[in-house]
Amino acid sequence: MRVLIVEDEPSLGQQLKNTLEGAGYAIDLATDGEEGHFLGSTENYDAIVLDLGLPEVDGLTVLDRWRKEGRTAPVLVLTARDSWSDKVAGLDAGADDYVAKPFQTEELIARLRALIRRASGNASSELTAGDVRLDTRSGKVTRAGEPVKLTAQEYKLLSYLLHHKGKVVSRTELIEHIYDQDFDRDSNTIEVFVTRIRKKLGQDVITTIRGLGYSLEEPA
Amino acid sequence: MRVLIVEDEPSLGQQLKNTLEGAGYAIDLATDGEEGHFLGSTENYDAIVLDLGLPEVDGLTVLDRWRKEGRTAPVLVLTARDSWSDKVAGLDAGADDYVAKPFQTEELIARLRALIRRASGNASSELTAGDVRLDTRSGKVTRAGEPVKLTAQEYKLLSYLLHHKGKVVSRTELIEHIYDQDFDRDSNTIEVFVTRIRKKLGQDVITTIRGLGYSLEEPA
DNA sequence: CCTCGACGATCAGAACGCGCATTCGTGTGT
DNA sequence: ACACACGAATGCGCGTTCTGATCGTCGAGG
Repeated sequence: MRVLIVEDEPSLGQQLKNTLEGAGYAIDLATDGEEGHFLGSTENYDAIVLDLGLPEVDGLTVLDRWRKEGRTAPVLVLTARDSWSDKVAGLDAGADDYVAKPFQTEELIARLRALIRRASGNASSELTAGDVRLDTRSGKVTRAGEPVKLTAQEYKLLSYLLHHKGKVVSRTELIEHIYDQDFDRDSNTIEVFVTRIRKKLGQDVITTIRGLGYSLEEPA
Repeated sequence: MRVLIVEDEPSLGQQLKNTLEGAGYAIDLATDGEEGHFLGSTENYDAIVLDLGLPEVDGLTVLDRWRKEGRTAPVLVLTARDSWSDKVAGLDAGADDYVAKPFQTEELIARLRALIRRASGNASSELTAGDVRLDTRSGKVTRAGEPVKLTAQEYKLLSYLLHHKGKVVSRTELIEHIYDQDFDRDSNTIEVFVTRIRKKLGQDVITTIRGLGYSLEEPA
């Protein structure tokens, strides 16, 4: 899952980036509204964390521009505590959630999870397909009840596919959402990880649609 | 927009009902977990407001049951202030948002709006013609409900025709849109793929207009 | 109405390129 | 120093796509 953070205060921004990367997200960090707006408009994020109190271009303005451009990525807004008129304004401008500063990082992570989950149309924190089960909260994967150890990348890949169960997901889409901005697109890492996941979870888990990408189906 | 409120305290429940009805929503009010669960399972709501602190059947339990039953309606949870571990538990149990009690009704309304907007934004773009159905988001094609496996080129061709349903599309137009840049125009690949699509989806799907091209019509 | 010409449909074999497996090198954490 | 995870490169197998030939069909004009 790829997340954009727009936060002007360097130390907080960096800390957020580290925390969320630890939670398994691919993070891009923008340090002002201009850069944030640009990245949010040009790249494809699964969620955006936006500080409203930005210098130069205000956070609300950035959000408004995105929505006018038709960008639908879920946005979580950071506000100063107790200014709930801001919160309402933010929600009406198209934010999907907010967290008041200062905040518990755990709460932020939980809200991000919920946001991404909802955006992909899932209601539960458990993602399943056949006898494969992935719990986004604990980060554990089981097959037919048996725990399976996945590496970080394998987990991210499987998670993204489960979040888009039934859809055909192209290789480029996978690369864009699993890695952050700069990454060599001409390599076959995705194929390699698909192979490794199949080895661990079974051949039939991931279906290949030749020329289009991969798909994770609920077996009949 | 139809909203269910599950709130055991009568005065608060009634007040919420009035406020939200004033905001233009159609409100059903349940006064305990049992009734709430029943209504949420049998009726179709655009959103649900759920108090976690219910007598008899706990709010989290109700939520959990709904999710297990596959109910995906967005749920906004009411919690006691400052017990954010509850909030996290609620979010992970499948809640889409929460509001801490006591709350400003305006904030509740704003959050409901955001929730409903987001939920309805997940509309999938489907292209259909007769009993043929193509979902551009999932990249899947069905005929009379039966999934049909198409190859990359077949899919592109069908997709283009569906996007221009009712219009006559020339061979050169198809070639220009399906292949990038220069492609040998003296080949009959288009015809080949039209044949293959017809084999998979039925003869009558694509109509030939002699001397002009092909057309995909909505059958009368 | 029949004939002929032109266009479209179909088929099978060939060429192509995608996706897979495997191995190897590098980096990172223990 | 060692183990492990990750990513890069390679060759192979097979499904997909393309080509060219042949067959079928439609329509206009005699």
